[in-house]
Amino acid sequence: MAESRKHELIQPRTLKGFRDFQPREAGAREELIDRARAVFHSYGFAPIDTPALEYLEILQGKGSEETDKQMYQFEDAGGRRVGMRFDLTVPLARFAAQHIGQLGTPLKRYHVATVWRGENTQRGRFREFMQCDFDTIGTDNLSSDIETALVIHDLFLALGFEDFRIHLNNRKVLTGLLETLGLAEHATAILRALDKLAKIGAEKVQAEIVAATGTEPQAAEQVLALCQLTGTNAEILDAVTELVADSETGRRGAEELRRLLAALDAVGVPEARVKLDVAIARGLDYYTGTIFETFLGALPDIGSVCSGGRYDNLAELYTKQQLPGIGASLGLDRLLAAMEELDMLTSTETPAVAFIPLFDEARLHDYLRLAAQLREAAICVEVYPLPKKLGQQLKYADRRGHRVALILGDNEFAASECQVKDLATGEATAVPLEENAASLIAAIRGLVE
RNA sequence: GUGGCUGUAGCUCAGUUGGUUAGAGCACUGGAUUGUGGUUCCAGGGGUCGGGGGUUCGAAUCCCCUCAGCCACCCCA
Repeated sequence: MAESRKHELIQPRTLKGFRDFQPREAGAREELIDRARAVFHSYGFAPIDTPALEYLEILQGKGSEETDKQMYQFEDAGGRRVGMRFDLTVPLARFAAQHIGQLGTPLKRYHVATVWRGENTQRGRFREFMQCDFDTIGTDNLSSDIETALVIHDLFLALGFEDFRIHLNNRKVLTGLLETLGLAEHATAILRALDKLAKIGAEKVQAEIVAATGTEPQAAEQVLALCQLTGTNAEILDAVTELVADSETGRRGAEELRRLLAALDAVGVPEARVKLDVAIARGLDYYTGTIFETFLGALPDIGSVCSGGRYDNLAELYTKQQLPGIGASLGLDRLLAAMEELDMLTSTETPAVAFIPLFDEARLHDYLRLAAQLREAAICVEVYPLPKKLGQQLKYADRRGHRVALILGDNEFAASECQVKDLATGEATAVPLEENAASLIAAIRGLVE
């Protein structure tokens, strides 16, 4: 040992914004993804994957100036300019342009993968993080918008949330209003200001709009009026419809919202979980119709945990084929943080419910054979790898979160039975050992459920 | 990228106006008549005080740089 310490030790550390996941955290994340995946599958969304690295020209200038600056890029060993994906939307656009001919439309896919952004870190904001997107592309029919909302609704139920609210808006409403006010060209700046409404208040937003666009305060006030409507969804919808009556685009937006709300109601989504909210804008300016943001009732401050919307033309930079679509992104990191805070994570350090102490090393083959039988019955089981004292092995099993220990020593083998010990209560019951281990399997299942 | 705050054992922190071998709790490892854990008792391992440089007789304590974390702006998942 002393020999090996002669060299300088390298300080183990991770890059800014990059992090390790310990078993508990990684387990929680995988469980979350598993549940989301089950919901996607239930609607017929199929998985895809794309490379982490793309030709730089594919990624550059696609998100915004900001994402260009934040993109990790370099020259590979073959002299190619490459970039690491900073979201899953741009790769999807490239993917669709390249393969839509074979796949046909509409294409429903989901994509859970790591993305990278070299931006400044903050709590809940990292340089390497995972996105979980699902999209329906190749159709502009409103039924896809409806389905997207239903998927979002089911996602949160599947994750164990009861108290959440999907905020709905339609970009056409605001666009329509801005058209009638002659402010269409300032849409982006105004949206950006509106996004801060909840944070900085109406007065400051109005001031920011006036400052950014040089428009009259009255016009800014009208924009704000649209965003500050209160009441039931039906009341807000009526008021919105009236405010945008002069604009063809605005009227269509209001109509789409009306149909969307009606459909969700018809399917049985509780009104309390849906909120017509004309103030949500999403920073991104590529959305053109329906917009979603989702907030947790218990933790509204962490922001939207599932956002998305409709876009007119996903892949126009890569193909002449018009590909409208709609999709949303589940905020895995935020959700994980929220679930941690709300104590909703059940993940333990071990995925194995059962634990077999290596009590008598001479019996290793028996232990391994038994473990194999349990695994065949879909019971995850770990055999301790060294013959320590039983007490120490049980301590290990307890710490790791195993639910049941199967104790098998000379006495048990002689009596042809197995001690099934519930690690939560400490109670042990003797179960007969059989050729097919049926009683044992039943006993473990009985304890675990 | 800009501004502010922070950084002592795996974790949470103590370390007085700079002064001798840097501490505690929890965790970890081993033990308490060698077949039963989560309680107790005993012992032990583990820190060049984030890293580097400077001031000083002497620095965890003061200064500079750097790295990392947190907060705000920005933007967003």
